[in-house]
Amino acid sequence: MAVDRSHVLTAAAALLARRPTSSMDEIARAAGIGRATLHRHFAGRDALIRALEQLGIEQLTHALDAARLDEGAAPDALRRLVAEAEPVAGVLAFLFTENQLFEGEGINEGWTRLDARIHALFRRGQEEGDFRIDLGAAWLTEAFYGLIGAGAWAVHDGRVARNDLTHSIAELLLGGARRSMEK
Amino acid sequence: MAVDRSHVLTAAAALLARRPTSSMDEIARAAGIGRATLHRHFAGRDALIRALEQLGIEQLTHALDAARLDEGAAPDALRRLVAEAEPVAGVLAFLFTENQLFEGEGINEGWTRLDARIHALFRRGQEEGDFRIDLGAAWLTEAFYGLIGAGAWAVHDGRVARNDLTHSIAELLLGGARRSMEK
DNA sequence: CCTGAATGAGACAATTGCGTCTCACTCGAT
DNA sequence: ATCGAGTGAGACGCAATTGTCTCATTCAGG
Repeated sequence: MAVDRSHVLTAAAALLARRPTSSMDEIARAAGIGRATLHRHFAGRDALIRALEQLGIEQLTHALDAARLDEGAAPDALRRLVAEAEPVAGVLAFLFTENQLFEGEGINEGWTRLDARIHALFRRGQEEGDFRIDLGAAWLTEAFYGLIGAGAWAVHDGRVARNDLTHSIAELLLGGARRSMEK
Repeated sequence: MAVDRSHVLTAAAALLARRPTSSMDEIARAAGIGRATLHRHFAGRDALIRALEQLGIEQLTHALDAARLDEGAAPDALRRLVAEAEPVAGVLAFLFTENQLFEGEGINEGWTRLDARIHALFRRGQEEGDFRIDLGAAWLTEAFYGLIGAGAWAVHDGRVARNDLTHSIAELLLGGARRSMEK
């Protein structure tokens, strides 16, 4: 009977990512609940978006923890990160594309912290000689988000198999499209 | 005096990409014109989105033509494509993320054609041994769009220098983050 | 079998945005 | 200087959405 808050938010993210102008009613239907119930759990559209942001921060934080970014070689850590972040891709894709959140009040501090951790991973990889230095760590961080998002949509639209997603994202991010000669 | 249609659409794309719920008034202001004038040129919000889609198709088509995807090695062709597509990144980023366009009526045929051409480029690269085959051409196509979009936003938000954008996108797409041993 | 919390459906007013119109103004061309 | 097309500002009614409320129903636990 009790509504699964996380499930509602996930459904909302999936819908809003592809149709940001969806009404509260459409969001409720997508989550399989009534509009009244949706309003009981989230005061309004704004509150829903905030909750979505909060969920994304929590889940990505958890993914970062689970990936143990400081351990082992940077490329392996990145692979773990992609694997851990993939289930959260839907929510992340929405949050990455919709910056409407950040108006007036500055960017949520939580994001700054998460960005910094991912940024640090790429920087470590560069310092240890595993990652190239002609691509800035900031750009690699952005590219990470972009590929996570693109992957989530590609799976959602049936253009990429879910099973391949983690490998596709991680390998493209690490090795690119070009066929490598060595190894 | 005459309103620059292309300029209005570009401004609209830039705004809508980051704030899809923007009102017609906000869009008009962002383009530096009045709401009445906006309505004179585009019958309504739908017409505006359609025009945006049409502009994106035209510009990307032009970019694909200019990049001469069939000539030379696939990696070089991809580099040319990124260079040609980069100025259109803002519009593409919006269209890539907002699939609200395609409801009821199928996906615009123009996109199918463009997708096919990019897809063919990656396939050619794979067949000629320049691109790895463990990543599907469909995924590489999606990744191309995703990185173009991520790049556009990163530049817009000041996280990446515009001058580096083409290089950053093309090199990441081609070679990934990992430092290559050979070469 | 009760009881109560939670839900879905619907009604309701208030708000918001949309599309159209009018009117005064600006600017370029004649 | 005059004319006319194009524009911005604002008003207006209309449709859609929002947020709140009520009420009947459902379901879990005692």
